Amino acid sequence: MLNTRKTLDAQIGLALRDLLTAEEAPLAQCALSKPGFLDYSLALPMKLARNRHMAPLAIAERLRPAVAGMISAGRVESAAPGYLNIQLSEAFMAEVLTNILRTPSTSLLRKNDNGYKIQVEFVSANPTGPLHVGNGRGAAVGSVLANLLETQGYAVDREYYVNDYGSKMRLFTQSIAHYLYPKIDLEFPMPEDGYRGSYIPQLAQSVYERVGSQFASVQDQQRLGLIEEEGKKLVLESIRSALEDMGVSYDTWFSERSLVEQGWNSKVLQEFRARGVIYDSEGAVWLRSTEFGDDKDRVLVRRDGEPTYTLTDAAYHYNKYQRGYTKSIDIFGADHIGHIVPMQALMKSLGLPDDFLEIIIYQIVHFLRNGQRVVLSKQTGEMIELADLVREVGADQARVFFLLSSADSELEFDLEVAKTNSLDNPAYYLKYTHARLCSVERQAETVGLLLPVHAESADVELLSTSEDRELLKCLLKAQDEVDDAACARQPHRVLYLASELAKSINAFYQKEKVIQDNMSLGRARMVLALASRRLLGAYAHILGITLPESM
RNA sequence: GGGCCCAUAGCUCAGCUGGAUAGAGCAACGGAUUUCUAAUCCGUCGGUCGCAGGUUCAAAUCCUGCUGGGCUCGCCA
Repeated sequence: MLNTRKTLDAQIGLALRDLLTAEEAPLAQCALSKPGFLDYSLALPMKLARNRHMAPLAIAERLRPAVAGMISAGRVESAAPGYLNIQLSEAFMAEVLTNILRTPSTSLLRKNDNGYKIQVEFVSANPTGPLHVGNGRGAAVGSVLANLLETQGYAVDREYYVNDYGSKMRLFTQSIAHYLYPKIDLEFPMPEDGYRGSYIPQLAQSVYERVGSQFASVQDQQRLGLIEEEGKKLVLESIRSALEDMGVSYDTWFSERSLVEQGWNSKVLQEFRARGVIYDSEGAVWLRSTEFGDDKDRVLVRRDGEPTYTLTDAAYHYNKYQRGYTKSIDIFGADHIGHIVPMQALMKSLGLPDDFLEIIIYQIVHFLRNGQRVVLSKQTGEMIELADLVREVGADQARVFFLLSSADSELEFDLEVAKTNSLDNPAYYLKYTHARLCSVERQAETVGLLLPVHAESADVELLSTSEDRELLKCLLKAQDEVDDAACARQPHRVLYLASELAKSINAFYQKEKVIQDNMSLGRARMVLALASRRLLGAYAHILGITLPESM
């Protein structure tokens, strides 16, 4: 789809090339105007005023003819305190509309391949229990960001890092063993920091049913190995299915254990050694991470010879780099906020490009039920599982509600609102709007108004009311806005764009009849309606939600 | 105490790569309907953009300090 702003900037640059100096030229960038002004505006005159010792408005007047002469400009006016306002030509808008109508929703906002490979790693919760509702935000942010990056032409891989190695896994296995051993007339003590959720005894039962028959003939170590293997398998399956139910799927489930078994820890350790950034102290191997911005040096190999998570994490990201990704975007919950500095120090100490690792932290989610915050605590054992949440409110609603605020801000997720079939529910609003447009199309088909699939056959000039214009603006700016959202790594913006579009569609629908006696006006409005629905579908595609044709 | 995030309307939040009267949803009040889906739309009410400085022609937006809240500071992961 066309980048209106970029197209205009190029034309403006050309139009003003003899009127601006080399330093001034970069200042000539336009922006979408606010409602009530012409479509795009240029604040350039105000920026030039100082050096040119001229009043901004006088500069605007001087530049106006050149700007008005550019191919995509219709009317151009100067306005106080020093703007140049540009109304787009009918031809330009017709081109945008035609472009939309010729492209299916799934590729409408999508650029050509740019040759770069990006990995988005998200959720990656330990496979020691079912996903918690909080993980849902990571799932929504990660999957929508991945979709968003795809629009920019990146080859995006979605990866789940399975932390199936280390002490947490051991505790998990032992906790299951504690409940399972009595079934074979043995005992296993519950470890001090064992997992105490109610799913553990259930897992013990399932594991027993699956591999219990093998227990009699094996040693204790092997028995624990079987339990770990089987327990992990069951938990991962529940995680996978909870995510799947939310419309989230992965290209890769990457096992930490396999990383270690394939020797990546020693590989990365060698790399560290070659770079001279490690040293021995107190029987452990340390990384001189303070030299790379960390606030303390980090242990890589413990006194007992075991690798720390830090080492494995370094190995993991080193491995990602070796796999050919130009960038890894890791998405973590707020409890990992302290990992940013140490992890970036790791990347630096490995000599990876400064921009290789990007970390996105999403803040805490508060769930609301009947106006009261739901208290989620391990103490009460009242952990709400993601799967239950998705079952209760639906996948689309869950995805939308998790994107209701920027990842940087805390989020209030109102379960009652998410469930209602009313338009207070943003997910429902999008669906209703889409169904409504589909209904118009069905009606239009019966009166032969659906024929114009290309905007050339419609007179865009007739789309002149404020409702028409605001809706047109939504279409014009779409690609620019999506690009900005992708660049800023802010998937929630796509939801806001979709909601804004839906609002404009409904205002348009309410005020302006599409199907009417005036056939040329009807055709023009039909083109606008069709394009709007297409764009709404494109946003939904990025958001990973479905829009019904009727409700 | 250090690091990071947040503070904008009664509530929940957008807006933050500086630009025109600061936006949306909800709540409250009023209005539109012989409807292309009223499951809608429009209007009104409501804001010292946490506080104090600074930079700028221009600051919610950038810088500094402060206040309040959140997360976090393991040879756990």
